[in-house]
Amino acid sequence: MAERGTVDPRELAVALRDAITRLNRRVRQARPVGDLTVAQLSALTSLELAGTLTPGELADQERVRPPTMTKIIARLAERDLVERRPHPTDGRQAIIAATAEGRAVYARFAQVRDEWLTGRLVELTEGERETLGAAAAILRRVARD
Amino acid sequence: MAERGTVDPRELAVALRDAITRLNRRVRQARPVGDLTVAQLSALTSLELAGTLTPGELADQERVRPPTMTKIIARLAERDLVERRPHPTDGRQAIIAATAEGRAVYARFAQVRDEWLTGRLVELTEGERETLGAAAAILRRVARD
DNA sequence: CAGTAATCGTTTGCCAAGCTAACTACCACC
DNA sequence: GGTGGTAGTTAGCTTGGCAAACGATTACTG
Repeated sequence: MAERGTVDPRELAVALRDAITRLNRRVRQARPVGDLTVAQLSALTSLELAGTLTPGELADQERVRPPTMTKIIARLAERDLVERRPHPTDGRQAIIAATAEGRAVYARFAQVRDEWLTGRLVELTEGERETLGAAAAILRRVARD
Repeated sequence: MAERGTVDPRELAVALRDAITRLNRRVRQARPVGDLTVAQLSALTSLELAGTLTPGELADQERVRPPTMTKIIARLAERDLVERRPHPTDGRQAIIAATAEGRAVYARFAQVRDEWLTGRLVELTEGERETLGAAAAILRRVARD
């Protein structure tokens, strides 16, 4: 628990990075076998939310460098979960969109995806979940450049 | 959104995984050039805290499979940041300990390590930091199998 | 309007982190 | 003293991540 009144940002950074590193490994580890990786599903999620995005926009949203996103898109495209369309006005850019199959796969795995984590969260108290919910919002802001 | 007074564990899982994935990428991205990776520094930290550990204990603490820890140790050992000693009673096990240089490197980078994150955290309000502090403790427990 | 500068995306090449499966070496136990 | 379990490594593979360099295209500017 935090002490009353002050939380040293430096100590907090250590504690947070530590917790996040470990939890991230767990989540990654608990992914359904033979299926989409966390990075791939995350990109697909961004596409679901946005409809279509350019590779650059996707890279930004996923907090990843362009070459990395090129790879992730390539892997999704290999399985026809995503398709590449020409940009209407700018020949440099491309438009990435989920295919029908991509959306179907997304819907199917969106339920299962965070199964493990959900299971752990159920065991917490309501107050703890509220704390985590608030923290998630703050962390999202912190991560957003 | 969740109703007042209740946080849906499923939605929370999504929000948390999302925030953690992005933040993790940011932290990884912000590491000091040419130096230890997050995983290596994390292992070194575990050693600092515990004194000495066997590879298996290290793997447990880092939430990683044994072969993965073998690699991380190998990389640290290559740079003489860590040394391998025979276990006094059990010939199968080994004792891993930070070398003097390893401890020096650790001390040097422990300060710099979470610089970026610390910088972001100071910009938050005290209340937000308290929330994150509490969340870190909860997350640590959640990750701990 | 021609030439230069900026932008977008990919390619190339590299390395770290992760896993499973299989193997070796050792301990423990009956 | 063999048999089964445990610790760690090796081998082999995949993904994710980066920077640097490059081609194509757009935008600016004189």
